[in-house]
Amino acid sequence: MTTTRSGRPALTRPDGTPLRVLVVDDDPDLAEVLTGALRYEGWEVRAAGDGASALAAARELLPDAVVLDVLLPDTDGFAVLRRLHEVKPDVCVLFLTARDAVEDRIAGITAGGDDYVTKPFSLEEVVARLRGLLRRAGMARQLEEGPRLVVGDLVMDEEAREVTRAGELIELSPTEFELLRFLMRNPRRVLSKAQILDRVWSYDFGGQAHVVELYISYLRKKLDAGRAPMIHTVRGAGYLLKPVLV
Amino acid sequence: MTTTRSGRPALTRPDGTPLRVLVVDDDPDLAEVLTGALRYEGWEVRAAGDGASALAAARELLPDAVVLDVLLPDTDGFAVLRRLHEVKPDVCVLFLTARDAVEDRIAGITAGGDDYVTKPFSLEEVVARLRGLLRRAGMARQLEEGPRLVVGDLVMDEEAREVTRAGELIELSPTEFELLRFLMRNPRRVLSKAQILDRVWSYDFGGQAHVVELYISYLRKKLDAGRAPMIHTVRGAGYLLKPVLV
DNA sequence: CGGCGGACTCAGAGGAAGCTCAGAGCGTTC
DNA sequence: GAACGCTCTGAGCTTCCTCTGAGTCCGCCG
Repeated sequence: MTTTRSGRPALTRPDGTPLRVLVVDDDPDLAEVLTGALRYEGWEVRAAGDGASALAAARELLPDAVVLDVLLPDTDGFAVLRRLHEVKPDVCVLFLTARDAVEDRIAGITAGGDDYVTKPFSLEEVVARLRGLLRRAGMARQLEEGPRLVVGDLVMDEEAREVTRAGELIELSPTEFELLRFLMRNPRRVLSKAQILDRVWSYDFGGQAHVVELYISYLRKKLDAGRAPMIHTVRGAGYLLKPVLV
Repeated sequence: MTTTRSGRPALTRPDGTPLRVLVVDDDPDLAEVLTGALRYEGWEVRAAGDGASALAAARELLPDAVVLDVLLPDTDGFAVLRRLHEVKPDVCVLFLTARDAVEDRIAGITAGGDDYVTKPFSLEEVVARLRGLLRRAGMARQLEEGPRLVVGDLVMDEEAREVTRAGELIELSPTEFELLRFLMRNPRRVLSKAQILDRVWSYDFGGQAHVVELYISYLRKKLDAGRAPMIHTVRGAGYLLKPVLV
């Protein structure tokens, strides 16, 4: 079995080949960031900058999923979506859209099983949504485990957005939730504050690493209060989530 | 058993193949939205833009149901209907029609067991009507369970449009009913306001998420009044319906 | 042992998200 | 045409979240 830069086994389809995703965005920087993050997660990634080349790439790659900017230089999301479905009817689509975009049209677009994320987004958000889409499509073997993340006695239900430790419900704010999700998806591994900022906060967030410390502190208060700690500081390197035993 | 992107088991015919539906509408955007939504619900979907190609597709697909726009560029829905019945006599038809259309003609046609929806419609509406048609026709195995949705002590009879909690009847307006139906079809899962707008409100509704909050508030007043709450707000994410226990 | 930089925590400003009330518009009914 | 029910808009209010700044603590190094 192949493994990825993240250390997790590569996502594969039922026939053993890696899951394929097409990233379509006319901002090359953003496309680059997305491509990097998804490749890191074990996807086979291709990128395109406009609708026409996206369709060409789709015909060649036959992607399992597409990350698609709604505003493209040459066409709109509806047209691309229609043509994509002609090429591959069961493709999953994750739309990227500005928060203030003409939402009435967007509204209809996502009506199927597809999903969307508003800019500016965090990479964790994109990755999580994409996993959700694929899981619901029953596409990837590894994803069929279900929407639960488990580290020791800590359990996260991503669909219900519920977190429990030792069976006890823990209430989290949106940012706390995303931070913990990132930690739980990378257990027993030191994550630097820069890495955390890149993944959990929006890509246009200009803030400082101090915010990470602050939110780690929040999480500790809620997660580790009165229990054996699961979040550990590695001075000069970052943070580490691991089960109490082992 | 295969599952759909909605997470529900796929609709299948008595012989195990998925239920087949043909979508006929000359607005490609609308056809795309319908196609996506129905595919998400587990249907095998084909689309056509006019009467001639609809008949061609029908001969090939032999659909169990047809979603049929009354106003087509080359002919009208009734002519198509007649020819459809020649191709497949037991096909179920759901008409799409403008509100001010000649409703008496529709009424006559639908007397035979078919049904219709006026534009603009919500996707929940279309999906529910189609399920109703098929159930009455005794076509789908999974649909024979009956028209009841149950979450905890909350029970919805979709056919009778009756809702009870702990045996007590709860009166709901049409929009409240559809909102609750959507929630009950996705229990223990956080639904974003955008998702809710997409499914419950008409596809051309330009309004804001505020309406969802308002109707959630109505529902809570009727459903949760003086009882343990079943509708939960997940700040920054959406709403969640779950039974009181567990 | 003293100083320094990294890490932690608290308090609070500012803003975002959500709730509810009141009422206008509209279609239906009698 | 008056009365009703339903839907949606607007505004005020509350609650909660996020981030900044400042002070403190702690480990590490000279």
